[in-house]
Amino acid sequence: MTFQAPKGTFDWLPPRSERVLAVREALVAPVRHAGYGYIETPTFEDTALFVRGVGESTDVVSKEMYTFTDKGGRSITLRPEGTAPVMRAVLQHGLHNGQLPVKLWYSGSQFRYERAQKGRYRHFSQVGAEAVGAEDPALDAELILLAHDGFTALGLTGVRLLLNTLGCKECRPAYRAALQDFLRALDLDEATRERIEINPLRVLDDKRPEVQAQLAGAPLVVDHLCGACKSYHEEVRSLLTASGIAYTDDPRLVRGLDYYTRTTFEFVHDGLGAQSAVGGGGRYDGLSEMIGGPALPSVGWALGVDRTILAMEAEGLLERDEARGRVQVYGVALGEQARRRMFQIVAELRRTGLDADMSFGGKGVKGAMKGADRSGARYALILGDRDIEAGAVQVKDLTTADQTAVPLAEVVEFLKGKLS
RNA sequence: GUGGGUGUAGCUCAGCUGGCAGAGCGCCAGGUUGUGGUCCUGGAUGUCGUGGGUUCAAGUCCCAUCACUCACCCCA
Repeated sequence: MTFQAPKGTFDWLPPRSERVLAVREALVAPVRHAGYGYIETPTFEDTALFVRGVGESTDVVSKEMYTFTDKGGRSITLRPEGTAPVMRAVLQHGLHNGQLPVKLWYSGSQFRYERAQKGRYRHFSQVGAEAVGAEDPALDAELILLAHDGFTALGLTGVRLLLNTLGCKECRPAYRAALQDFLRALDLDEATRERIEINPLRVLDDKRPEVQAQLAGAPLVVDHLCGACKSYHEEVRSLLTASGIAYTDDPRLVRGLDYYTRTTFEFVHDGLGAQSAVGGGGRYDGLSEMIGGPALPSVGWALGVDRTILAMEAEGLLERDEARGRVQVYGVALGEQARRRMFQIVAELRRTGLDADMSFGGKGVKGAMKGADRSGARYALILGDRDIEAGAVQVKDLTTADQTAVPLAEVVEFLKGKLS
């Protein structure tokens, strides 16, 4: 009996796994250049942080959390999202007592107990950015712009931006009531009827055609915004337009976490299957207060690393790098004495900054040469007893098959000259 | 939680109305006793997901179960 990865999880394997690192780095590069500082929080938190922050009425909290009791009797939850933990850390350490906004970025695993499907897993990787403690449409626009730049830097052309506003605590209650009145009159299943009472905005997001058909005349947030929300949203839109960022107004765009207010947005890609969001976020002016802090209007986003890679694969952006070699030089040693010598040469090559590997496992020349070929190395070093006697190592250019003897003492310098 | 599809070699899969478990790729070895990528030859690897049932006979039919997968729900 062998083991397999737990249900709903998967492994990234070479060579594709290299992309995980590269994508993560590319997605956060723009925020790192925009004054955002790195924050690392624990993988797990007190369960209550998510219950109060993300909201009891959300599916994430009500049925998707990995919650357990630790040996000290505390209720612990593996983080299902990154924003509440970041806000918790800001409040705990008083980061908001300095100049605002506090700009932070993070990268890490998230956990949600869901039924897996393409692009949706129980363990997934996100990068995120948050700007805490400032109410300024330019901050919303900045974050959207930075996420857009990350996707663009990866060569993605099929990422679309959907934009909406959810109003604030002044105007949302009236809208919510109007929407509930409308929804209650519809013919819906029981689960959806319950949702009307708990979180009516989410009903707008329902994908089922029989539901969508009934939603045609539903009241929209845009028509119920207060003056402040309206002008705020207009400013975000005009800043985006002025920056050349294309977006689609989607008055039905709703997010699944309770803390969102005003600006909400989602980056979607059509090559992913049903889980089309590669990133999403928005403003969460009330979160700090929900978890016991002062008023700290904030905005942020999270981008899915795994989904971004799926999007890149859908656009055919990854194939060309697949064959890229792992190392530049590969050692083939024949016999014990040569093996020891090769071990030293390879170590020295690495110290000078070259990527080098050698044959392990006692293979014959043929097998070792095969290993050299597969390593993607430009040069193979062949060393046997008679080479050691002659004081030279055979350096073979694997692209041309030319082979020359180079004195042992000079081989590192020789390769350095050829390769760097 | 609900529904559909699929489980056969390391990988991708073929296997008809039940009748000796296969191919391609990969892996290993040899051709070439010190030379890869091409070519030729040979080789290894399977409780046919698991358990039960029908049958002279089950990879194939039936039931159950597990896993994977896609979709709903939800979201990155």
